Amino acid sequence: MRLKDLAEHLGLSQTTVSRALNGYPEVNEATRRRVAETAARLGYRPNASALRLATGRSGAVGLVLRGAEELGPHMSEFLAGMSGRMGTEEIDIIVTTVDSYAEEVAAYRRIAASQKVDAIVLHSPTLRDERAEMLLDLKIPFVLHGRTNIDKPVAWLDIDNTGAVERATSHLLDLGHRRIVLLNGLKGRTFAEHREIGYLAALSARGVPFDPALMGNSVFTDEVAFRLAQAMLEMRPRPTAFLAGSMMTALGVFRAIRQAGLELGRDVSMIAHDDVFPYLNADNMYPSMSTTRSSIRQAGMRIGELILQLLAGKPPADIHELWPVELVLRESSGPLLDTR
Amino acid sequence: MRLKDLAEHLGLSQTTVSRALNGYPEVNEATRRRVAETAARLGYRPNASALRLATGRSGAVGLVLRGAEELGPHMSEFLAGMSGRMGTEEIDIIVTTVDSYAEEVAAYRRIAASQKVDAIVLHSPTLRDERAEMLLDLKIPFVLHGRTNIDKPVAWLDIDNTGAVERATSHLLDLGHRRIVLLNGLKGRTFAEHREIGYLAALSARGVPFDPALMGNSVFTDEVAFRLAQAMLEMRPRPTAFLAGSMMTALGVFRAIRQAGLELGRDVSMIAHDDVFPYLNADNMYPSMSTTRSSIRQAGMRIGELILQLLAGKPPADIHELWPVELVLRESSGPLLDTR
DNA sequence: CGGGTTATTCAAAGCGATTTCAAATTTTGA
DNA sequence: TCAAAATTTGAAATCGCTTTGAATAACCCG
Repeated sequence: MRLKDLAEHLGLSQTTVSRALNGYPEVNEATRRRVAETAARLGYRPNASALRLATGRSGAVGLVLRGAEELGPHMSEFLAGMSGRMGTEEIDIIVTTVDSYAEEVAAYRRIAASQKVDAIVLHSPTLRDERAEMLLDLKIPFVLHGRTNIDKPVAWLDIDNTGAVERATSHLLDLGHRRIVLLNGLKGRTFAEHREIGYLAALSARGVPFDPALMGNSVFTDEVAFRLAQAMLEMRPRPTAFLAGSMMTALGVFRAIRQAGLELGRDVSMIAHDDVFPYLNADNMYPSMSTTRSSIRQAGMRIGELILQLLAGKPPADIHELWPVELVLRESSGPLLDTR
Repeated sequence: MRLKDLAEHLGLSQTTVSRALNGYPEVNEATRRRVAETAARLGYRPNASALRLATGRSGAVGLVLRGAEELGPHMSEFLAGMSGRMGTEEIDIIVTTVDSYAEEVAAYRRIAASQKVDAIVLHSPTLRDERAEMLLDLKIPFVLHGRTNIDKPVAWLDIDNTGAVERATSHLLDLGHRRIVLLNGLKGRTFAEHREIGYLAALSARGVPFDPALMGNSVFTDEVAFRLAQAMLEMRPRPTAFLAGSMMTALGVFRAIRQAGLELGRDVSMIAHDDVFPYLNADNMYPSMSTTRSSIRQAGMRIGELILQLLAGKPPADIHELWPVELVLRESSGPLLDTR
């Protein structure tokens, strides 16, 4: 069923039918109703490719992922949020996976040249992200999830990682802890650097010296966290508190604590960063987990919204959002027991 | 940079340039090289929309997800696999999320009418899946991840859920367990029904009566599993073994076991189904987890491949794959201790 | 040397929508 | 009543590619 067929069926021109369906004012109200009704009855939908070619808009946004490492639980939650927002606008999300940084760069060039998408969501930025520079050069609109230090105006949404970790660290210090482990993300990633800044700021505000041995940088998996935590728990004096970068990390640390014969919330405290996974609830853990919380799904939704604003012409320089992070105290964090 | 520009730049017709780039035989080898070299140098890429309109192929496959519940860790792993395979063919994956079954059905109609995709991946089927019937009616090629009992030929790939659970159950029975809990997926879903069949078959083969109180049907989240397991551990006599439907479920059961003051692998055994998440390794758990294992990422990859075969003309009736599931025994499952 | 292949190139007609520009009809107002 | 304005419709151009059918150039062989 093409527009042409529909038009013939109605005894009208393609022009009029097209206008009627797209809400142009210069079409008789009775005609419009007749067209709309018939189109609905016959299940007509414009051919996506033709529409895109004619309008020059692709009606899609792109998301490029380095498959193995990036398409994990964080990304799927984010995607769920973004997709929810875009779905109502009939914009679809094109997911491309690549295996390396070089491939990722190539993918952006390909996407730009072939005009596959109207905009891109850039994520997991480094402090000076070359991909952002490149997308600017390619003149393809994008919203960054996170932040990067480049001079040109970039639309972004980020959470206050520095503030979150600073507060969590300060809280642990208030409870008497002095040997606090920070299990952070990979070096170079903006969010990890920001968290480190918060951690160091809290320590220095209390005059507690920084011990590099108490800091780990790694991906957020149960397994790596377990190994790191295990090693750290063997140190003497032993660390008494952990800041876990994600809930996956928290699971690994938890395991290490238990294996060391210690009890979480009593012998060792932990505050984890919670991106809010529906299938892994901090409140229902045993003991329940203290967290710095910020819904990554919400962020995805909002970024969808920002993309729409960007496409509607809002300048990137006006699109900056820094979200606060809540500190939710539960059973896993408690006062330091007698220091021995 | 359009084809026309490139052609003018080369002093050739669009026809010749197009043919040269698409590998048609009737173009002089020297010309082809010149075209290819220039196109690469200028970074020419055909406009995706134009190409799609001209060829009638959209170069995309669709995946419709009921957002909140379905876009979880399983789906993202699956997506990673599929996307990896499709990426090398320059076919992109369009992810659409919907909020309800009705919306899902509407989404398929929309997608079909607008010819947005060349094929669809259908997942999480029920025993008699109406969506499959509908996609057949709409004449849109699709591969089913899982199985459904409809008469017409449907391309599918599934794992042997029945066999997996039957073996796991039999193994636990061999170890002396008699009160074995099955934490299964939602009623009606094919995989859950298949698992139940395997469970019942194993029980009946040993003449062990089936106790409905030992079976739970729910989504696979840590939280729900915790509650179910907690309730079941209060039964007397207490169940001595659990079959957990997923790793998330296993985490919840684990928590309930610990909270009840019991020890996994000694007081209570567990075998979990492992879809192989890179961030949650059964081998590295403590104690390590016995599993029925099948990589959902591999399945995604393979389904990508099957889609390509389907698009190449292979009849759906010839596309059926049933994958065996390994039983990997580790520390979480052990012999029944003295029955008291 | 000339007719018949073969190899190579091109002009133009699609693909299915939107949109410009013009035409036909109706309404308005003096 | 009639010219001007407003309303409503339509023919044809356009988006950037592929592909058909035709044309030209080069080659072959008796």
